[in-house]
Amino acid sequence: MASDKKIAQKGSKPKARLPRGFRDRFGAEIAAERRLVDIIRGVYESYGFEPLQTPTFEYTDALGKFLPDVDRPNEGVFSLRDDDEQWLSLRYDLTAPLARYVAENFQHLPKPFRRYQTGLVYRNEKPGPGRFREFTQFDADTVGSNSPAADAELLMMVCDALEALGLNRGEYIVKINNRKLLDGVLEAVGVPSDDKERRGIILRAIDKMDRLGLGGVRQLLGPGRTDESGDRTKGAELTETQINQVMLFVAPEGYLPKNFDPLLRIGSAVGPSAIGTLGLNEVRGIRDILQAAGYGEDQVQVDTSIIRGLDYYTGPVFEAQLTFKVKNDEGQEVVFGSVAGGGRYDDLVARFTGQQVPATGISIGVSRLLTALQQRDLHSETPLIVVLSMGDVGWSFSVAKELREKLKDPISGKLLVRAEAYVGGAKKKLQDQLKYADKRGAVLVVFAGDDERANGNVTIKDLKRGAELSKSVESRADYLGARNAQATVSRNDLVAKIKEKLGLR
RNA sequence: GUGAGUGUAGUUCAGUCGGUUAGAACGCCAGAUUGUGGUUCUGGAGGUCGUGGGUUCGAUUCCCACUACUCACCCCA
Repeated sequence: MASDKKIAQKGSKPKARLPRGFRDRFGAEIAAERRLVDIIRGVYESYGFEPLQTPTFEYTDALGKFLPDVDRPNEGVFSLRDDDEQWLSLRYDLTAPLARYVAENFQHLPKPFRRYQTGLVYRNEKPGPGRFREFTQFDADTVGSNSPAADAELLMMVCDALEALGLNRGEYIVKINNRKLLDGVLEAVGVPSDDKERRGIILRAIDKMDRLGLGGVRQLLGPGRTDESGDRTKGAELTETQINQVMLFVAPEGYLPKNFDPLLRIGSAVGPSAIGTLGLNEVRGIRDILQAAGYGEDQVQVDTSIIRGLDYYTGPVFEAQLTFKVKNDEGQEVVFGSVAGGGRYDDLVARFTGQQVPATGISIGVSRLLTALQQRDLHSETPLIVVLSMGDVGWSFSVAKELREKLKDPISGKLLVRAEAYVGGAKKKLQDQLKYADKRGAVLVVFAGDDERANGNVTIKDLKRGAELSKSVESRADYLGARNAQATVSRNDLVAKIKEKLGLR
């Protein structure tokens, strides 16, 4: 058929395209993420956490039990069949592989076992703006301790890491809550804790507080909610009195007088419930340790509206939020929200061993955090210098080599600049070389031409300053005459002059 | 998964009440400038109007399906 032929011809050349929900990363973005990861790693290692790497694939059944929706067990993960017919899946987080690792190596590991891990994880979900099917997480977990000390330590580490990244006090806040408190409230309200379905609905409803507001949450707790597209979300069918009690517990900001100790308020909402009291004690335990260790309310706060959707959390839950405004792609200011989350999951390892092992962890969303930090210029790229050649290319390489060798931090030995010689031989007009340097984002350019070489000189041009100066230039004549952002210096003074220009010691 | 909206140049968007060669801005390339990016001026390249089908003498325009994206909702380990 003619149409088939057309399709076949069309299909003979594959279209260069990216699978949806995935992205390419390049250059400065990679450098920035690497730097961020290095800083977090430094903090975590300083606490004595050990690195762990696990493969990106796991047997599906090792992950599968965590799938919350039993009706769609393979939804959300990328899976494939191995040649021995067994199902493999790409990891969707770093917690499930940890549970598998601990279960497999249980007797060899020190307890508590404290490890950190960073890497790519995969989710086979509908991608959206800022949501991808492949992204980086940075986790720290402690397995084998039920002490609030383990939870408190993770929170301290996250605070330290955020501050090591350059955030000031007040620019972030780590919030803590406890699932047992909510269980206590539900018990006090008269919803039995084994009513898993209703409990789930209530959890998810409270989690939507920031988006739907008080009214929306109340609807979801009661009869349910119909959105503007006519889609109906089932509610928890609580009575008005029950809803009021739950809302009192959740108590969004502004509901109660400021400076009212949240623990007192929570205590009254939980009432005499045993599980609620347990939760209260856990929260208090974590808070006391943090305070004694010098972490204050300006860093970690109790907030009962923090829920986190995951079903597997059994007690404390954590969430780190940024408090400053961040601009989105359209330049509008938005509150960025959560950059890290976690909690205690005491039942995870038991799936493999049958033996209950307490565990707690926190995960930093590296990509999200990076997006936010980039706007604050917390990532300064290592300056790039391009050496241009007019004549002997070999000489320009010797200049670039000298820059690489001599512009190093005297203590750490880290490179202070990146220096490259121009290698685009076919187009060697100076104009092209400068355009290239400009496009590369070079800070400085060094002219290593025959004229300079003959006189034992070299010319340094400041591209950034040149661009500034050109803004005030009106006529073409002025523009052509403007050569004031550059200077010819003796080759012997090259390194010293560049240090001076870049403000290096 | 549900509902709505949008797909026109590399990008952001005009436009066609169905009619010959589909436009702008920015970006890109070249020249003015044989040792100067960034300013300015001149010129140029670049589009199966998302894909497939239908209606029609004729479809980028109207209709249907598909697909991608955006928004809201469900879900999000």
